[in-house]
Amino acid sequence: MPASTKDQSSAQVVKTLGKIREAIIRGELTPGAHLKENHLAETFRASRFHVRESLRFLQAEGLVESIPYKGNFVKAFTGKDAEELFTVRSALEELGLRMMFPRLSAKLLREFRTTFDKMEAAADRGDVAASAEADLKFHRMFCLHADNARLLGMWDNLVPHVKLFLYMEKSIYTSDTGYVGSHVDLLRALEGRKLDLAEAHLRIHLDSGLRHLLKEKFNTPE
Amino acid sequence: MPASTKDQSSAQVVKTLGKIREAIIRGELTPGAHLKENHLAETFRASRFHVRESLRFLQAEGLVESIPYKGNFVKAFTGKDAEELFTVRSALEELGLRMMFPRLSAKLLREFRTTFDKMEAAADRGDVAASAEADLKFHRMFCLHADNARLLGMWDNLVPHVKLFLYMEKSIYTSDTGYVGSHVDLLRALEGRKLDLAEAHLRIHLDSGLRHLLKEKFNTPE
DNA sequence: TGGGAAAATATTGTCAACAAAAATATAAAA
DNA sequence: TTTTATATTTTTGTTGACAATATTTTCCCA
Repeated sequence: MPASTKDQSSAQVVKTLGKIREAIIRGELTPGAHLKENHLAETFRASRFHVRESLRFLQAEGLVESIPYKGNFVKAFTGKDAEELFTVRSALEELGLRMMFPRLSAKLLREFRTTFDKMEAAADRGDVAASAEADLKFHRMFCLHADNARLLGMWDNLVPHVKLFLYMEKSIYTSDTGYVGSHVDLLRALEGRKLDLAEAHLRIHLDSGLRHLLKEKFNTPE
Repeated sequence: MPASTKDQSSAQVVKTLGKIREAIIRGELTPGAHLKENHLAETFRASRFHVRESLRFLQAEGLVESIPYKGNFVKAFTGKDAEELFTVRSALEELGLRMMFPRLSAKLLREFRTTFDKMEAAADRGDVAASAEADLKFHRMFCLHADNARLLGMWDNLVPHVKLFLYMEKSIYTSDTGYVGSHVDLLRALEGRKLDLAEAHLRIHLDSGLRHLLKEKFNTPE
């Protein structure tokens, strides 16, 4: 189940699924951990039935790996995984940006600006969760206004994975990596209606985020 | 479950899931149809349990829509859906092409050529299934050799949807739409190691497929 | 003491019965 | 006849028991 269309399963499964997913993203369920159905059931106050159904969705989502008769395991991600994720994410957002561009209104530009302001303010006061939330809202807007439901759906499917990496390395918003600031270049290109420039800044921006992550968390040189 | 990683669930579910998916792609289970669990179970000689699990995966895959206490329904796709699908597919394959390009060996070029020959031969003798198979293999090679597992996985997830549209409008391989032939331009650009040209041909090629589909199946003008 | 078979335990897979909700059929009333 | 309320049937949701497989422990023997 795409994380975006949550109302497609019974309320109980939606609740349980959300709890387990969040625990994985927050790192409370550590990579490689064996997710025992009975244990999850009592931890999250759900029946084994609902836990199993949730695990199927997490498996489809790619957060959990399932081996028949062995169990479900929290997927462990590598630096290569982060690179791959950011590469396809960048491609999707660039597509979104190009498709959104013709209908980039003044109202929409204001929304980009206020969302960025929120992120910056949250970063300044060290609120990582709020920073990440505003950051993702900012980037989601490209796909949201591209008039392509499938693109938006695919982008939404990446969100849990992106969050997982963001939570792994929170300093991206606080340390002076230029990540937060590089939104400004992008923003100015949008306001100046310069598509190619905006696309270039978007690519550079996402790449800077990836570089920081690789350096701090995976000790990858270069 | 991604259609690519079939060995992640019990054998019984894999079998049942495959059968139901194929029935949807072939159009035997018509768009909008109410998929009753008991009925599916006896049709495909499986238990209701396995049917339900299969339906969860089909739901995650986007081939089935699920409404609590109402049931599971074969998703009905519109011309807009086809456009959206081909747009993101094109973006993914262009990314694959760019990433594959540096490691485009003579051996790989031969494989492209022989795969195209197979498709052409199948099209000439009117074998739609074999044409589609070779066609998809050809396009998959971009993502397969891009050294990006996530890209490949996402592309594979689109395959059932692409097939669904290809099966809806089989004349794409037989009628003289230039679809089959336009692989040649792409192939020549690859052999000439011209990345930008290859990318342009790929985009035009996929667009011609989409146009044919829209015209023949959805009666969309322009 | 170490290694390996065998028993015991833990964990996932499967089923069949039942509960809850929705859809359909029936019947009464306007 | 049409509408509405009620009963019946159908369909999905949920549970607990049991089966199949995997893991751990025990125990015997070289």
